[in-house]
Amino acid sequence: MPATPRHTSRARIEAKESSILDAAEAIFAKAGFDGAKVSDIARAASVAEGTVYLYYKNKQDLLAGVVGRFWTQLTLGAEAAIEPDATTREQLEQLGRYHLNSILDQFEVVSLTYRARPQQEQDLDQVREYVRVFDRIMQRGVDRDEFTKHTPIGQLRDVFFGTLEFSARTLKLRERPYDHSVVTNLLAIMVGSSNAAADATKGKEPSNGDLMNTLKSIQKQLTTSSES
Amino acid sequence: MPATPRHTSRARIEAKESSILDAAEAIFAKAGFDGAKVSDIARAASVAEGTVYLYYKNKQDLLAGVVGRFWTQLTLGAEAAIEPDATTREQLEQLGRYHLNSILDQFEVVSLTYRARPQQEQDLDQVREYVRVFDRIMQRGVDRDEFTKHTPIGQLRDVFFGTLEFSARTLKLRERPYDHSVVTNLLAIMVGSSNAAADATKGKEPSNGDLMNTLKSIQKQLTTSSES
DNA sequence: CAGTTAAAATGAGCTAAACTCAGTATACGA
DNA sequence: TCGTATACTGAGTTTAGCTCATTTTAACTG
Repeated sequence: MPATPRHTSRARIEAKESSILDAAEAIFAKAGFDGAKVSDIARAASVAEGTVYLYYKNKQDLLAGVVGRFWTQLTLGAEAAIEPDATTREQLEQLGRYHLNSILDQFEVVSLTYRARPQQEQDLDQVREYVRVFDRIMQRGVDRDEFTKHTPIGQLRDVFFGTLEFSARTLKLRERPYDHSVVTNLLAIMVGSSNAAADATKGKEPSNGDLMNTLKSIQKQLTTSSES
Repeated sequence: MPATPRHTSRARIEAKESSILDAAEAIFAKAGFDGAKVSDIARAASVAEGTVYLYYKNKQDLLAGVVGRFWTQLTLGAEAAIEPDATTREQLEQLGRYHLNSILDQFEVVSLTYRARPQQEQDLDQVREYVRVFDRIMQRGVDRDEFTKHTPIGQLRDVFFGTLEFSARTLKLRERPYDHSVVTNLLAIMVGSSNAAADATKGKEPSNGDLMNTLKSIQKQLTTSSES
């Protein structure tokens, strides 16, 4: 390989790749994966059909490109939507609002995500990256003693995204717009009894764990601060 | 139409239809929707390819048949798994266990459900029928005054099934078996704070609000002051 | 500024799989 | 046993994903 490769001006290539993705996203969103013809996508991107296959090895791979880009953008948007100095609860509410709004707004692309992991395959890397936004918020909450160390973050992540995705589907089915009460209720449930969940994990009785843990946590803080 | 139509002995037809569904389910589960060839399904069912199209107008319709039958069976199983005299919480736990177990056990067929509603289409009737099992349990709980009349059953339904489906995916991804703590934690969260959700819906502060909020605000002050 | 050449792009053609339909087999009533 | 409506068949059609021999483009060079 020569130090200065002959062709390939970076910006040029990326512009074309991006225009193919734009066309693919539009056609996939309108017609669905099966309904979309690669020839239509090529025409919409003003390239020949064969050119599409220079950038993506097949139609599935093209879909993965579209969906991957979507989730990458979503991660950036989510990070921008969260105030670093807000409380954990506020941050969760910000993420919840942003997430529900986004997936309602781009419901078709989100639906395509399922088509992008054909059979039993691993999740898309970009989706895994996205959910880490939630994990970081929760981990910070635990570090600040807003939640106990036994908080099952992984399970709460499934509660959070599972609920929001199913709620979005319900709203779409009923042709309803964004409903903030979905996020509010979800947080009332999650934050109000995250410690109940932690207690259940530890095999304790669930009731009033929240209150007790808060008291113990305050007691701990008083002890440690008076020691110093 | 004659009172006694010429052919079609009922049992005969249904047996053949059922054997085509069996073959289709096996092949779809193994190879996925795209990977499955109608010719393979026909061979597995010991019929000609054209015969499949006498029973189902296309491959999509065949998939809908497989998936519809699955959810119908699931509804029957769920109703059998629930003890009529148990408390609401116990019934929810029974449904939760049954649901998580079933969708883990037949994960491939569940995944096919997404392929059965191609684009933005209404949910499958059989899926709607299934989720009503949950609605009935909750409604009974409200009628018995175990929950307030303001309990947002529809939203809790999305919490319940959304969480269980995402949890199942996580378990599959990590190649873990059924984990009862998922159901336990979910119930701790839902039942422990269903009233919190109802309160939030009514615009109130979450229950236990005054004391808890006071404590948390003290805790926050302690945290920030000890940080400085 | 023309010539060189490797990379980029093209689109006619190949292939495979969903779907059709003219013809054949089957089972039941008479 | 015969007649016929219905069930079934599978070779052939169509369509869309994908390939690859050829053409076009754009940077580097003397």
